[in-house]
Amino acid sequence: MVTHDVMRVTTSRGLPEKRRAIAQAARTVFGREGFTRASVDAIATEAGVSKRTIYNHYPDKERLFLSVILDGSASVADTHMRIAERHLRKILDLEEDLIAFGVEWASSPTAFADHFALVRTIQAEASRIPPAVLEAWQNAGPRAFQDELARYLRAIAGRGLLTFADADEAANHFNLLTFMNVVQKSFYGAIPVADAEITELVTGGVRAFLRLYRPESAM
Amino acid sequence: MVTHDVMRVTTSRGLPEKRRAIAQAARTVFGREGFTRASVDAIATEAGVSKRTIYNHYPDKERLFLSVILDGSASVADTHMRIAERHLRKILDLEEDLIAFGVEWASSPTAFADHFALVRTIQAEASRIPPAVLEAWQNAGPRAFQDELARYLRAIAGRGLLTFADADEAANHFNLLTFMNVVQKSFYGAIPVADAEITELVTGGVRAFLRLYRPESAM
DNA sequence: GTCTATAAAAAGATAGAC
DNA sequence: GTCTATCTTTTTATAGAC
Repeated sequence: MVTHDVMRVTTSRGLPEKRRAIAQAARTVFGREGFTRASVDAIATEAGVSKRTIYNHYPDKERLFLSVILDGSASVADTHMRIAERHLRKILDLEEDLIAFGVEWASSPTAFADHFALVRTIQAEASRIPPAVLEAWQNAGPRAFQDELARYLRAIAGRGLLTFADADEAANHFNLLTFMNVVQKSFYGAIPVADAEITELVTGGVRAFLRLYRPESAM
Repeated sequence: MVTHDVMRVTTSRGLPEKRRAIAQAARTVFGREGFTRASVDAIATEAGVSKRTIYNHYPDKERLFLSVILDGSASVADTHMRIAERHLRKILDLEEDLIAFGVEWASSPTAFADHFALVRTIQAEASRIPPAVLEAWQNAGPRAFQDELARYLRAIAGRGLLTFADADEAANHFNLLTFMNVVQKSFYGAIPVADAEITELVTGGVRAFLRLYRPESAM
């Protein structure tokens, strides 16, 4: 049953290029227009294929959207993981490193505007998205990254630089005090926020976080 | 110039009832469907008026939407102010009162699902809403309430139960650690969150808040 | 599998009678 | 001011040739 053409799916020969072009175009157009406003025509034009080709690959507009947000979720989590690794793998000065990490993390919604426009659309349409899909999206994206953040915090605590009973709660509080702090002000990147203000908000958040979780001995 | 029929606008005689019915229906339908998906037809049906009547009161669909979100913003802020007054005017046990306040506040998105569905739509469409309108919305709603919260915290600090340099930052951190904590999990009320979990999240947030801002003497 | 052309439905906005 | 009926455009989805 298992044959030797397993790689057919990821192989690039005719089909996958178009499919990838469609997915990429859908991400762009859905991000720019939102789900309802985005027309399949516009996606087809953006992808450089005919509308019929889209319907050959996806049963309908809704399934195309769902496919796009699940891919996007993993992609964003990936970007965030690389940012975390760059700043949190080796800690030199904890406050400095956390601020640098937080600033870059919190800047990603403006840097990847299309991606986060999609996130806003997901939130707006949340009540119309099947709960199972919504959960899959959370697991592949935000939750996966929060778990990763908790792992870094645990490692840092292992070196005696932080102390907490619940690493997940600490990661959650870090997320709220830095990332969500900026995200709330910027409408998930829809409204530009000056870099200086991002730095200020994140710095305040990191200092609060450290007041919460830095051990007495390190103060 | 100022004549004696100033009240004409708010007087109820023919015109205002329909207008109010339209506004109410628009709030419901926009909240349920989002801006683009909501049809003027559906709003007319919900309001029990003809579509033409809507166009007699509002120049187009967009202006109707803007009018609705500005009204809604003030209305939500009002509700939140009443919740705050009930719990924060007289403090008996600070932790208890803050938790009770936070729980009720953070529960409002599920309690007023239509209102917060509108908020999600605003966020999703943020990049297409005129910046001036968006700012007016923030000022009438979220920002107004955050200012009010800062006032309560200042009063509490005046009694020696809290200490901080910047009441606005403290209010912001309280908002993040309690309200946003729940809101993020529930997609602004789109996904139901069990009361027990709301209580748990808010309790953790309030305890963190108190570790941040409770004076040494009160611990 | 991909394209052009088209069907079928929906939605924003308006005309004209009352 | 309000209603019914209608115009016009847009959009999802499909038919049929290659």
